[in-house]
Parts: sequence; C-alpha cells; structure tokens
Amino acid sequence: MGPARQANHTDRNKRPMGKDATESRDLAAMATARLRHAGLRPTRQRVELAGLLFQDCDRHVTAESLHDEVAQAGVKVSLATVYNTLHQFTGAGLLRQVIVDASRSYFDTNTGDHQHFFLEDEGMLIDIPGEHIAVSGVPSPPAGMAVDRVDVVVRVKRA
Amino acid sequence: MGPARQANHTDRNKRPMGKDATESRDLAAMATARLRHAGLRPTRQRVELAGLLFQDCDRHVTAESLHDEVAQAGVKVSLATVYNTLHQFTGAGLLRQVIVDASRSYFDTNTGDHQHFFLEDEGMLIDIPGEHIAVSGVPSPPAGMAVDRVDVVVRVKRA
DNA sequence: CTCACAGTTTAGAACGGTTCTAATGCGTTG
DNA sequence: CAACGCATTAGAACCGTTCTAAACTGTGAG
Ligand SMILES: [Mn+2]
Ligand SMILES: [Mn+2]
Ligand SMILES: [Zn+2]
Ligand SMILES: [Zn+2]
Repeated sequence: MGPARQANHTDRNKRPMGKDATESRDLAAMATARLRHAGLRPTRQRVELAGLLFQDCDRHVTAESLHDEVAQAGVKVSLATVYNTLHQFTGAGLLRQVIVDASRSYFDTNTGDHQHFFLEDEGMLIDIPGEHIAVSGVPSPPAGMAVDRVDVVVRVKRA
Repeated sequence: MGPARQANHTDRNKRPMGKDATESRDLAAMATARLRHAGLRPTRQRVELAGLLFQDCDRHVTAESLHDEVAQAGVKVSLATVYNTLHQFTGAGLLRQVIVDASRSYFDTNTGDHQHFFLEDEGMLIDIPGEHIAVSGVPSPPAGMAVDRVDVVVRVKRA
C-alpha cells in the first residue's frame, strides 16, 4: 500500500478540519496508537475519549464528568460507552480507579506511584507525588494475604 | 420518683428475661446511658442497635450487615431506621464512617486514631492501631484548605 | 474493494445501596 | 395520664452503575 492510498484511507471518516487541523490529527493519531498498543480497537468513541483523557497533564474524572466533557466538545458518546471505556482503559493499565467517595467512582490518568488530596467540598482530587509521601509501620497482613496496594487520602476542607 | 417506681418504669417494656437476664439488663442499661449521654433518646431500636455495636470489641458494619444481625437476634428494626441510627451515631461521635468501597458505606465503632487493612475479596476491615502506622511527607494543603484527616487503606488480597 | 464476522455502541431497563415521604408510633415532660 | 415532638416505618424515589439485546462498525480475508 502506497503513501497516497494510506492517507486517503486514514482521512476517510474525518470531519472537515479547522485551524488546528494538525493538532487534532496528532492528537487522534497518538490516541489511536495508544489504543492499538493496549490491544483496543481505535473506535471513534475511544479515540475521542482517549484524546480528552491523555492530551495534557494527569487528570481525575468521573464517568459523568467525562461524559459531560465529551458532549461539550460536540461529540455524542453514550454514558454506557463512557463506563465501558473507563473500565477497558483501567483493565489495560491506562487508568486506575481511586476510591474516595462512597457513591462515586473516580478514574485517574496517573497510573504511577502517588497519593491524593481530596477536597471534600468540591469532590476534587489533587496528586501528591509518591516521592513526597511515605507510609511506615504497616503491620504484616493477615495470614494468607498479600498487600495489593496502600492508598493514602488526605481529606481537606475549606479552612 | 422513688427507687421502686423507677425500677418498675425501667422494666415496663422488657421481654421476659432468660438465663442471661443480668447481662441483658446491664447491656441495655449501658446502651441507654451511652445514648442519653450523646443526647439521643433511648428508643427500643437505638438501644438494641447500640447493644450490638458497642458490647464487645471494635466493629466494622454496613447498614445491611447490621440490619441482618439485628433481625437474626429476633428484633424487628426497619432498614431506614438502621440508616438513620448509623448517621445519628456518627453525628454524635459514637461511630465514624470508613470509605474503602465505591458502592458501600462502612461504619466503625473505633473512633480513635487508627487505619485499616481492607480484605478486598471479603469486604472486611481490620484495624491497624494508630501507634503502629505513620504517614510522613504530606505536602501542605492547597491554599485556604485544612487537613480534615488522613486515611490509610492497606488493600490486601489472597496471596 | 467487498464481505462477513467479531467486537463495539447504544437506548433503555434493571439493579442495589441509600435517601425521602408522610403517616403512625412512642418517649418525655408536666 | 395527656399532649407534644421526636422517632420509626413501608414503600417510593433516587442515582450512580451495570445489564440487555439489537444496531453498527472496524478489521482482515478473499
Ligand atoms: Mn460523598
Ligand atoms: Mn467494590
Ligand atoms: Zn492521581
Ligand atoms: Zn476501624
């Protein structure tokens, strides 16, 4: 397959490009690559969501916040697909889940070693780098159990 | 009100007592005292639930587990009342809430400084005394925020 | 390029833990 | 004991999440 042919194929399902055509293409291309690498088919919806999640800095989202955000961007993705995608990305190691609220699930694009501030008033998470924080004196787990991970949540409120 | 009158009044709503009559009376009396001290009316339901929660060692319950347990004991208390009571006890400082699962609320009779193992397979909590465990290197919270508390959850799984 | 298939998306229903409603019950005080 | 106000309750509502099953689409074979 020659270069002209490939370009044609790649562009087939694209909307007309505006001023940030190059940016968009790079973003989509990177999202697509990331998805393929994780063994996930780069569908329109997954590329769109990956674009939002992984473009800039680390992010903490809920299904609903991401659903709102993708709608805001003028793209229609069902809430079920947002849930599916968040779980698939988590399974693929692209996201991790953070449990800080008894009634809402947060997903974190930072899968490295770190902990969190949780702003209880706003339901917002802020990363604490793993190098900064340390937990010591953890007793050995009950017999037959192995530590899966140690989560620290620093709950903060308006002073 | 004289002593005879008071004893009469205290016994009014009691079931017939079995072999552990004294134990039961002490338990109910202690629960009642604890409730009054917390500014809560000692209703039949609250006394019953307090009796289960505070009789022995520290406990970790969910609304449903406590509801099952009180039913097991042959006492009928509605699930709504269990929820109300857990929240009232928490408000009164008799319990604290522990957030380890995105879809279930745990309540802890140990309100002192401590942390938890969470057995993910069984949904079970085990205390880690506060003296044993330490968190260091917590950055100062965002401007205008104050640390409410620092929670450590050591998630363990079958080895 | 087309086709067929397996994987994906979707609307809407179902689910499960929790909260709400408003009617009934009961602990307290006088 | 009466009367008041808080507490309890059944059942409905709520809401985040998961399920269902039908329509759709990315992919690789031909
Ligand atoms: Mn909350
Ligand atoms: Mn869970
Ligand atoms: Zn994070
Ligand atoms: Zn505990």
